[in-house]
Amino acid sequence: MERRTRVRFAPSPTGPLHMGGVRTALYNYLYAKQNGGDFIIRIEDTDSNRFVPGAEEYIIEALTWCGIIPDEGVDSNGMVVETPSERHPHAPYRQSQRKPIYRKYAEQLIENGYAYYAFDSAEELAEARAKAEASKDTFIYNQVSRMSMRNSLTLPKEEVDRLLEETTDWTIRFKMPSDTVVKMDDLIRGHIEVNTDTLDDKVLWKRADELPTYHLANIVDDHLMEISEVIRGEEWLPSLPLHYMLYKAFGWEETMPRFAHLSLLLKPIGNGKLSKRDGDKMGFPVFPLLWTNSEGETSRGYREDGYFPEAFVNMLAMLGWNPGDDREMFTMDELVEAFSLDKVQKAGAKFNPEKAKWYNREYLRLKTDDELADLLVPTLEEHGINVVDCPKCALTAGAEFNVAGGDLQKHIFTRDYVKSVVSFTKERATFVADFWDIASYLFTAPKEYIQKDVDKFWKPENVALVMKVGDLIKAFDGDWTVEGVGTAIEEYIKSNEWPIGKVMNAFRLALAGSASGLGIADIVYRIGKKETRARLESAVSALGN
RNA sequence: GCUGGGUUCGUAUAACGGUUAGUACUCAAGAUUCUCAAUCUUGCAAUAGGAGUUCGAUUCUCCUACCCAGUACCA
Repeated sequence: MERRTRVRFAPSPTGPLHMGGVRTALYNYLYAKQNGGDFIIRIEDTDSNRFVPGAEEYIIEALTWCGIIPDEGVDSNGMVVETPSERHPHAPYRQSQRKPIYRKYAEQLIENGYAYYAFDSAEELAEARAKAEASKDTFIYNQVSRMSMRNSLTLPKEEVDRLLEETTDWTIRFKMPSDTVVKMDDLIRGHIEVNTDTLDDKVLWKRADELPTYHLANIVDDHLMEISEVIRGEEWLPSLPLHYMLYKAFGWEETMPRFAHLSLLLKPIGNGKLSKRDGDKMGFPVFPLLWTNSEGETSRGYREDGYFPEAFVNMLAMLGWNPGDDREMFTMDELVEAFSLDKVQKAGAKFNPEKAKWYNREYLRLKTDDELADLLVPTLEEHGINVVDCPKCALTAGAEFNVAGGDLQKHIFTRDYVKSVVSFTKERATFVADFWDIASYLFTAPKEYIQKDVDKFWKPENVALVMKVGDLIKAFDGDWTVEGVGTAIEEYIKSNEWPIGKVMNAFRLALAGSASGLGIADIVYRIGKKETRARLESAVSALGN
């Protein structure tokens, strides 16, 4: 049977999308694209009590950031589609807006004997549960207990009709058959069998808000939207038998989608699934984007923490899936090509924040100097640094550029200067924000000196030698290049048989505020003669000689 | 508790029933460098336990242990 591949990601807007949710969406997307099919977004908002404003927008924005773009369900403005069109034939894609659809399906089940009306109030059910718990038992609404509850199977017809008419807190429950083995197949886990005696009579539809529960809405919409594969989280595995039974009850077995249940993302240390708290506690984001809740509390996001979406997606893809070989770096297109459900791991994957950083470092190195310069400019501006594309315009504004393209006194730099800085420092950075920590002193003089290094290197005998090297630079008339400056300094120190390590470290301390950091020649070349002189003098006046 | 799912170095994972059980991250040491980082080299480190099937089990079966999920008029 030829069937178009159509998969869906169906989040409920009860809060920000968790990174585990992003992974589920990603695997759906990869599967759809690999098979030339459709990736659909459907919003499962059948629980009005748990609706969180902004959550739906967050989900779409997060997926867009990751490059997971739906074919159907969301329009090009990032809005969930409400009215049918050629591209979105199954609109609306919000279950709350599909409300009128579900009731008739629930009643069809009743007519065919697969479901029944239940009139037990929430209080009665709670009481039954409490009672069972008191006798160390668990109350389950099933084939046995249903006969002692208030429902259309136990009440006389007139009473049922009266209650349906006069009350509004009844529900429609699935009538789970007894002692039937449900035989299921999962694309990841293989064959699974469950006896219906262990299952309960799930509520499918609620009269109170006239809304279906997840189970009914899910099956009806997947059927109506012609979903071919359902790829979802492992938390749904226990309800798979019910879903199989529902397809059977509706007579939709022929077009029932195939199922794949993904393992969960686990916390880095200890046991249990990854939760919002872990991120706060261990210092990494669990959400793709920054989220602010109604109390004004924020949760970190990968985007705001400086991760590249490519790195985030690549990292997520490799959590619980592998291509079958040693490759680790994948673009989205390469993932589409390589992905396969049977390489998805059955066991839960512990998330490793270190690996996430490693991925970002790798992707940062893959960026061109131009891209990195563009990304760095805003950070520089926050620190009061001006970057000009056009050196001449800046000159008229009063800048006096050195050879490298910087005016350290006026804090104006050419874009080429920024480019050259990222070019030779990018192998030291994990995030774009790291550049400031690594190279701030190529833009502005150090504001303080690390005391430990001062104690170790800023000694009178070293300072005297540093000043002599300073004089050498002042009088330097060779090629003003990194190599030229570097060779001159080293040869000068070596020919005088001075302790090169001590001199260089003290020199760096004066220029950068720390004994460790970039190469002396790299610094001197960029800041220029004038600034080098100025920093030596500042160091002497601040630290003495 | 019950039902279902799961279990290879610390982490992510590889290995037609036959390998000295491989790779990456992390960590450690060495090389390199004026320092730090990067880089390169080397190293540490695993089949949960027990039966069985088999000439041979990480791989198949069963039992135990542990972990996870579900057990709602939530998804």
